[in-house]
Amino acid sequence: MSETPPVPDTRNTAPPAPRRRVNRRDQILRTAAEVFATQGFHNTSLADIAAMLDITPAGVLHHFGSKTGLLTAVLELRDDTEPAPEGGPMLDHLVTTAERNSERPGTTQLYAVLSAESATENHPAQDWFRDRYTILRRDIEGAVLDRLDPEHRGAAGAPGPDGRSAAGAAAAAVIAVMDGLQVQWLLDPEAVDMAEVTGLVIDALVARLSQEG
Amino acid sequence: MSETPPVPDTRNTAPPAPRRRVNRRDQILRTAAEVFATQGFHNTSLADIAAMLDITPAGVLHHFGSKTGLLTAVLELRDDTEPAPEGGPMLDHLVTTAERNSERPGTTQLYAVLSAESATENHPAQDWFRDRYTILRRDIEGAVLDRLDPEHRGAAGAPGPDGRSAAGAAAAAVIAVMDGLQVQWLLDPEAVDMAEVTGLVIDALVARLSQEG
DNA sequence: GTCTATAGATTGATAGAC
DNA sequence: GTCTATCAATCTATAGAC
Repeated sequence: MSETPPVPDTRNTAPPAPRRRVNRRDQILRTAAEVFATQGFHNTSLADIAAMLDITPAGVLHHFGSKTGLLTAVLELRDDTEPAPEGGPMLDHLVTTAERNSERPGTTQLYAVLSAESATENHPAQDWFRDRYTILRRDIEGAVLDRLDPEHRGAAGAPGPDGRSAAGAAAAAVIAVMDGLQVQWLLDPEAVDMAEVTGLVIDALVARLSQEG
Repeated sequence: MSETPPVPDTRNTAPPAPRRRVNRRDQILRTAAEVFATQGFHNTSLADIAAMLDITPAGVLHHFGSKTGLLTAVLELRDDTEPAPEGGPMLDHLVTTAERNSERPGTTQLYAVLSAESATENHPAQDWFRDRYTILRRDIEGAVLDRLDPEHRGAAGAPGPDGRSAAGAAAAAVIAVMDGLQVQWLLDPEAVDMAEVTGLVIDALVARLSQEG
C-alpha cells in the first residue's frame, strides 16, 4: 500500500535524486486521479491523461489494461495520512477529515463526483462504493454507540423490524451529510463550512439518541 | 410553464383522445430525463435517446439545438406535484419528499447523479445547481427558524463572523443529508430508509438549536 | 415543424515495435 | 517493461430535404 517503492542503492555521495518519479505506473495513477476528480470518469478520455504525460492513450492502457482498470487502481489509491481511530474518537476524526477535505479540493472532488456517478447503470465503481458505504456505516454505528451512555446504548443499538438500528440510521446520516456537503461546497465554497456542519450534525444526533425516543 | 398546450377544438362527441402525446419535444424531454437519470449526462449519447424514439440523433438535436440545451430543458422540467409549503411545515414536507423519492427511483437518480456531476469543470448544469442550493438553503433556514421557540430564534438566526447562522448550517445539513442518502439508497436500497433518517436529522437539529450552545 | 444524410472529430482498445 | 501506430466504433453537430 505504500507509495514509496525501494530506491536503488547508488552508493555515491551525490545528493540523492530529488524524490525522483519511481515508475510510469505511479505517475499515470496520480495524473488520472487528478483528471477523474476534475472531470469525472466518463467525461475523461485516455487522451486527456496521456496528453499530460506526453504519451499516447495506448501508453496509458498498457499499464492498466482498460480504462476501467485504471479507475479501479485510482480508487484503491487512498491517501489516508493518518489511520482512522476506533470507537468514539472516530467521530471527532470525521470532523477533522471534513476540515482536511476543505484543503484538498482534488481528493474531495474525486470521491464526491465518482460516488454519485457510480450510482448509474453498470458503472465500474459500483461495487467498490457499495462495499465502502456498508463498511463505513458499520464502523460509524459502532462509534456512535460508543459515544452514548451505557443506559441508552441498548435502545439505540437494537435493530428494529427492518433490521436497522437507530445508531445505524445516525451512521447513514453522518456519512450522507459529509457527502452532500462536499457537493454544495464544491459548487460554492463560501456557502458552507464542511467541518462545522459535520460537527453540528454529529453532536445533534448523539444528543438525540441520548434521550427517550 | 404548463406542460399542457392548448388542444384544438374538434367539437365532436367522440371520446377525447386518451391524453395523446402532444408533440415530439415533450416526448424527447421525458425520454432524455429517463436516460440521463440512469446513465448520467456525459455517459449518455444523443444516439441512446434517439434510439428509444426510433429517430436519428439529429432528430433530437433539432428540438434543442445542442446536447447541453437538452439537459437544461430536462432540469427545468420539475415534476413537483404538490407545492412546497412555507415555514415550519416545510420540514415535514421534506420528509414526505424523501418518502416519495423512494417510490420514484428515476427522478431521484436524475438529480442525485446530475448534481454531483455538475461539480466538475465547465459542466453545463453548474449554475443551475449552485442557484438551486442557494435558494434551498435560504428557504430551509427560514423553516428551521420558524420551528424554534421565539426565545432561541435570535441566537440561531444571528449570522456569525463568517456570515452564516446556526440555522443556516442546519439548513445545509438537511439538504446534504437528503442528497447523500440518495446515493447510498441508489447503491443499496435495503440499507437505508431515506424518510426515516431525514426525519431523525431534522428532529435532532431542531432540538439541538433549542438548547444553549 | 420534423427529421435524415452526412461530415469531422474523438473514442477505447488491439497488435506489435523496441 | 514501455510505448507508438493504427483501427473500428461512436460522438456531436451542420446542412439541407420534406
